[in-house]
Amino acid sequence: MNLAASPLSKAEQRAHVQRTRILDAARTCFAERGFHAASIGAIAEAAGMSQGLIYRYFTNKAAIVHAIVDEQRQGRHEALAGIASCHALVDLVMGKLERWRARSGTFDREFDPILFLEITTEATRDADVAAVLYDSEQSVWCDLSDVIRRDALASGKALDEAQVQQRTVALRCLVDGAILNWIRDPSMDLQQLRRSLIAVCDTLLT
Amino acid sequence: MNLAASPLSKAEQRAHVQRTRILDAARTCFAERGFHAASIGAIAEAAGMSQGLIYRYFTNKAAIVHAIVDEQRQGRHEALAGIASCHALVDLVMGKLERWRARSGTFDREFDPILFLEITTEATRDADVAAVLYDSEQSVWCDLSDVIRRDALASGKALDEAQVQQRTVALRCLVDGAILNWIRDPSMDLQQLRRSLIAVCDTLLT
Amino acid sequence: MNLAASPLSKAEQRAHVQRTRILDAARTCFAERGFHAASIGAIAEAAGMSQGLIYRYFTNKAAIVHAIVDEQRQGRHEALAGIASCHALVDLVMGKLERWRARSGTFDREFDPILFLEITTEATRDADVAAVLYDSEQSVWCDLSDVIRRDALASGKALDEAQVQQRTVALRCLVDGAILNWIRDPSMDLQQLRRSLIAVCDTLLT
Amino acid sequence: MNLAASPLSKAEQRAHVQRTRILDAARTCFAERGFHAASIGAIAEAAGMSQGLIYRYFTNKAAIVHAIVDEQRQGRHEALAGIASCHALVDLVMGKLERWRARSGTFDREFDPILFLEITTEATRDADVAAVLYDSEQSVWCDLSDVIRRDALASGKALDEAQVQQRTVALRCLVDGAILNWIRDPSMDLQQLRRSLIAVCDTLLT
DNA sequence: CATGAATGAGTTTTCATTCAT
DNA sequence: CATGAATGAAAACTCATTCAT
Repeated sequence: MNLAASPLSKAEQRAHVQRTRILDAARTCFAERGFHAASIGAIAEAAGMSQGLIYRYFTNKAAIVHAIVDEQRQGRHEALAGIASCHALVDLVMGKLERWRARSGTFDREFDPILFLEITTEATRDADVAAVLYDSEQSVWCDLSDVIRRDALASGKALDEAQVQQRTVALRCLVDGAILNWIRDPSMDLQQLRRSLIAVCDTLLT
Repeated sequence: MNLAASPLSKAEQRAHVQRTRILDAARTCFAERGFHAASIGAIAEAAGMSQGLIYRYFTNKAAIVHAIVDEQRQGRHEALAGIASCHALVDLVMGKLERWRARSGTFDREFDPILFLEITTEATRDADVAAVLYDSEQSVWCDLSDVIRRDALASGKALDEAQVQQRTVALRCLVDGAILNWIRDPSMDLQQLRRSLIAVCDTLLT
Repeated sequence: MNLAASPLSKAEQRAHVQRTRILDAARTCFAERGFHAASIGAIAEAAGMSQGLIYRYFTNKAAIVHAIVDEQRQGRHEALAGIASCHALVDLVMGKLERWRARSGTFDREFDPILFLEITTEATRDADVAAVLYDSEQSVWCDLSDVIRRDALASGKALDEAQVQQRTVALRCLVDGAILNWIRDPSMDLQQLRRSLIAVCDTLLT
Repeated sequence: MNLAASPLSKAEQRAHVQRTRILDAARTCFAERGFHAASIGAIAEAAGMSQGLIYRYFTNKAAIVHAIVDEQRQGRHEALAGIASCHALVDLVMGKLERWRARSGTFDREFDPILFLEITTEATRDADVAAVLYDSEQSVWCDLSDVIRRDALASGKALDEAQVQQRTVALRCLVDGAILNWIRDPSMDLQQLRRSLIAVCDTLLT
C-alpha cells in the first residue's frame, strides 16, 4: 500500500509505529471490556506507554475508536478481496470463529467478531462511527456481490443483476447472523454451523 | 392479566407499577446510550423519580439490566409463539424494523432490535447476562424449529430431524443477520430486504 | 424511680415501651457498627418497626444517641451504688467483660464496654454527648469515692480527703484502662488481668 | 533522615511528600470528625488537593486509615523507646495531654490520644485495624515491661518475672485510663492527675 | 398510631483530559 | 518526544428525614 514513491520520514515512521502500538492495545481492551468500560489508563498500560502520550497520537478516546473501526473496515475489505466462492467465505468466517475461541485474549487486526459487534452497537450512538460503518457496508456489499459473481462464473451459471443482489443479501445476513449466534451461544457446535451454512449456500446457488 | 384469583395488595401493585416505570425508562436510556453510558441519574429522570427511589425497587444497576434482558427473552418467546410459517416470521421481524424507524425513541417492551444487540454485546462481559441470554437462545431455538415444522406441515412436506435442524440454523442466522445489517446500514431498502428473505425462505423450503 | 404517685396513662406506657424497643435495637446496632455506620433503617429493622415510627419517639438519630448515653450513665451509676469495696468493683467489671465475650451480639442496658468506648469517642465531636458524659463522670467520681471510703471503713483505715481523691483517681484509671486494653487485645488473659487489678488495689489501700 | 546511601528518585520523593500531606490532613480530619464522618472530600480540601489525587497515593479510604494506624503504632513504639522510668512515662503522657489542649486542632504524627481512641473503636469493626492494633499492643507491652525493669534496676530492686508482668499490667491500665478520663472530663485538673499517677507508681514499686 | 414510599444531599471512587517538567 | 501528576466532572450507591395514606 505504501509505495516506494512516498518516503516516510523517520518521525512519520515512528508516529506510525506508535499509533499501531496504541491501536493494538486498544483493540484488546475494547474487545475485553467494551468501548466505554475500557479506560485510557488500561490502554496505556497495555501499550506500555504513559496516558499522556496517547494524546499525542490521538486527540480523543473517540478518535481511537474511529481508527479501530476504520482498521476493521479495511481488514474486512482486504480479507474479502481474496475470496472467490461462497464456500471460501464460509471457511474464512468459520476459521476466524474457531481460532478466536482457541487463543482467547488476542484479537485480530483485520477482523474481530466481538469488536464487530461492539462497533455495530456503538454506531447506534456515535454518528462518526455510524458513518465509517456505513462506508464499510457499501464496500462489503460490493465485495460480496463480487464473490457471488465469481462463484457463479466458476460454476458456469449466469446470474442477472437482480439475482446477484438477492443472493448477496442472503449471504450477508447468513454470515453476520452466524457470527451473532456464535456470540450468543458459545456452546454452539461450529462444525454443524459450518455444514448448515455450506448447505444453504449450495441450495441458494442452484 | 390480573384475574380475581390473584389478590395483589395495594403495595404490591404499586411496586409493580414503579418497577414498570423504571424498566420503561431504562429500556429507553439503554437503547439510546448503551448499558454503560446510561446513568442511573438519566434513568431516574426519564422515569420521573429520584435516583434513590430506584434502589428501592432494584438492588443494582445490574439488576435493572438483568430484568430487561429477561423481559426481552420473554417477549421474544411470546412473539414467536404465534408464528406459524417462515413468511409470518419474516413479516413479524420486518414489521418491527419498519415500525422502529417510524417512531424512533420509543422502545418495545417485548422485543427491541437495538436492545437485542446491546444485550448480546453485554453478554460478552457479564456472566449473568450471558446465562439469561443462553437460556433465551435455547428457547428461541425450539420456537424456530417449531415454526419450521409447522411450515413444512402446512405445505405438505415431510422433514426429518436433521433437515429441521439445518433449516432452523439457516433461518435463525438469516433473521439475526437481517437485523444486524439493518442497524449497520439504516438507509437499506427494507422492502427489498423483505423480498430477499422471503425468496431465500422459499428456496430453502423447496 | 417512678413512684405510685405518678399514674402513667396507657399512651405514656406505650410510648415508654416503644422507646425501650428502639433503644434496645439501637444499642445493638451502635455497638456492632458504630454510631455513624448504624443506619436508622438497620435500627428500625432490629426493632421490628418502620423507619418512620422511630421519628415519633425520637426527633433525631442524635436524640437516640443521647438517650443511650444517658441510659448508660444511669446504668453505671446504679451498678456502682451496690458496690462496697474495690474487690467488688473489680469483680463487677471483670464479670462484665467475661460475660460480654460469652454472648457476643447482645448488649447490656446498664453498661456495655464497647458502647462506653463509642460514646467517649463521640463526646469528642458532639457537644451534647460530651455534656451528658461530663455529668456522668462527676457522678461516677462520687460513686467511686464512696466505694473507696466504704472499703477503708470496713478495713478499719482512716483516710483523709486527699488520700481518698488520690485513690479514686487511681481506681478510675485502672478500671477504665483495663476495659480499654481488653478491647485492644481480645486475646488477653482475663483471669490474670483480674489478679493484677486486685493486687494493685490491695497495694494501694495498704 | 535521608542519608546519602538512600538514593530516592525525585518521583519517590514527591510521592512521599504527597503521602505525608494526605496523612497529615487525614489525621486532623479523623481526629476532628472520626474515621467514618471524615469524608475524602474533607481530607482533600485539608490537604489542598483534589479528591481524585488522593487515590493516586492510597487505593482506598481504608488504606489511609491503615496507614495512620500504623504510623501511630510506630510513633508510640519510638516514644516509649527513650523512656527509662515510670516517672518519665507519666511525664511523657501528661506532657502530651497538656500540649494537646494548648494547640487544639493540630495533631501528633507520633501519638495522638484522640486518634488512639478512634483507632481502638475502629478495631472493634475493621479486622485489619484490629490486626495492626494487636501487633502494636504486643510491642507496647514489651516496651512497658522494659520500662518497669529499667526502673527497678535503677532503684536497686530485684523483680521476678511475675512481678514485672503484674506491674506492667497496672502501669498500662493506669496510663490508658488516664487518657480516657482526660477525654471524658476535659475540665480535669491535669496537675492533680499527674501527682496521683506518680504516687501510684511510687507505691506500686515499693 | 403506624407505614414505607419518596427525596435530595452526601459518600466513595473512576476517568478522560491537560500540562509542567 | 515522553511522562505521570493533577484536575474536575461524573458515576453508583446510601441514608437521614419527611409525609401522604
